[in-house]
Amino acid sequence: MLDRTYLRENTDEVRDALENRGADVDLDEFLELDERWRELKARGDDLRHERNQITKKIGKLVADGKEEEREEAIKRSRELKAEIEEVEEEGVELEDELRERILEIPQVPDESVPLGLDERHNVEDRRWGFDDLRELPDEITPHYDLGEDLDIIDEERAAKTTGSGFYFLKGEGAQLEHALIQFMMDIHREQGYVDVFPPVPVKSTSMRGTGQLPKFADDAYRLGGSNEEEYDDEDLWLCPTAEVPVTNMYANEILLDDDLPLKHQAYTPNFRREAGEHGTETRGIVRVHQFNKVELVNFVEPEDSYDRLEELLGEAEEVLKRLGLPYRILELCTGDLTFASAKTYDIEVWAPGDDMDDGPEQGGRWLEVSSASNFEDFQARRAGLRYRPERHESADYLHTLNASGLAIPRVMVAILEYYQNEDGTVTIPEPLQPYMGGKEVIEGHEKVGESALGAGERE
RNA sequence: GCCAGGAUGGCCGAACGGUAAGGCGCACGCCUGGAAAGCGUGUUCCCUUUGGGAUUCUGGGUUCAAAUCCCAGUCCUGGCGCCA
Repeated sequence: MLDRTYLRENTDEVRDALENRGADVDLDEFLELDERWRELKARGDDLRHERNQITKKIGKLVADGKEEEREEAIKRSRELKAEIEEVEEEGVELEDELRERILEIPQVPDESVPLGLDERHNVEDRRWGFDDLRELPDEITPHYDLGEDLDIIDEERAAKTTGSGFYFLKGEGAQLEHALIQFMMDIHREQGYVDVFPPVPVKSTSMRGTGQLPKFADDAYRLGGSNEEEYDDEDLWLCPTAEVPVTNMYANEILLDDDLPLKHQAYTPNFRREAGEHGTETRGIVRVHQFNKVELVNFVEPEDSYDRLEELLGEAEEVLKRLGLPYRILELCTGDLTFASAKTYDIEVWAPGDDMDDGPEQGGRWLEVSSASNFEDFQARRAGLRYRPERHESADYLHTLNASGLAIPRVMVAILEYYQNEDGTVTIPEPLQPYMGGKEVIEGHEKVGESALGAGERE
């Protein structure tokens, strides 16, 4: 959320920012409402002032026993009460309207963010790991086929128990999932992160604090009600990213100067509806309704946030470096920034299994595994996250940042495809082996049930 | 889920229906050779800032006037119940 005074005083800058984002917000109408509200506010304040004077006088008149003057004053006070009600009623309406509307105005991008309409204008900063690639099979089996062959990913049965867009991991697949989580969290612990294991359902107020609501209700899973219905502050949603519970855990608090920078990591399941996304690009476990992710959330002093963003990016990258997975870093352009972000870097891992048009020369495709964003005080203002700067009287909004560290399924896709061997097994990256009980290669499992028999996959 | 008690500033904590004490912390100033102590001022938000308004968990109600009385809700604490 932007500051209202800021909107009044920097109208042109905000207008440009909205334009660059391609945001559909009527700023002029907002400012007109604001102007009207300020008029009413001034009138109401004057009337209340008069009434307060009279009320105070009544107290004295009662004490002095001046019956007649008292009656007169009470009469005037009643009149004022009616007037005030009239003026303030409209004032409150406008105030509510303004409060709602300002929630839909997106963050102003940092000046360093490249201009552009959409993902085509994102800027590639650098690549890592392509100079020294491992030897790959001639034909790389995409993870969804391989996962089925090895019987470590089972989408069909998950469709039966839950629905499409969900999957079972089995045996070595499930083991790999747990291993990745522990591996990542160990790395981030080294980097100074304090673990948090948050509650998975979150209230509407939390979703609003980080910017998922009100605009993106359709992307989330709501508990106990349809997404089309009105929701209120206490209604619950399934965590779409640990950013939501973790950022909001200090909502309406004032942190101590000494607490900052505060770095939390949280492993949670994430739930996303992402309605209507089907096709070759989303086959397998690249885009699913439930996935696990280790999230990094930072709370910092405003002057440190851009330095921290660079460091945060490095902390997330470290996971891919240690796994030896090639990747690239993108700087998102203004049109591709998410609602609350002032600046974002994407980390995209290389998954060589499926050739896509926008993939690298070596074939395969890019998979986004993390977005490192600086939200400046946008979320802090919505969620009421403050700190007290040294030598300063009043509390100030702090800055929040976050990055995935990382999204597990897509890393798993990269491992299954990049570490695939000619014989259809998968080599486990060395640093991960201790987390897999010393196992070095994923060899798969014998399939279960008559369906396997019928398909000739069992005798 | 039931019963009882509670929610006041950054923190602690007072307040017969008459317009929010006091303390702590912090900032600034005075005092001092310097510091401590002491003294003074400030320390929520909003507006058109020598001024004014709002604000005692939230929302309603009674009243000329509500932290205070009434109703509803949220959360916390304790007890009981249920329970992996």
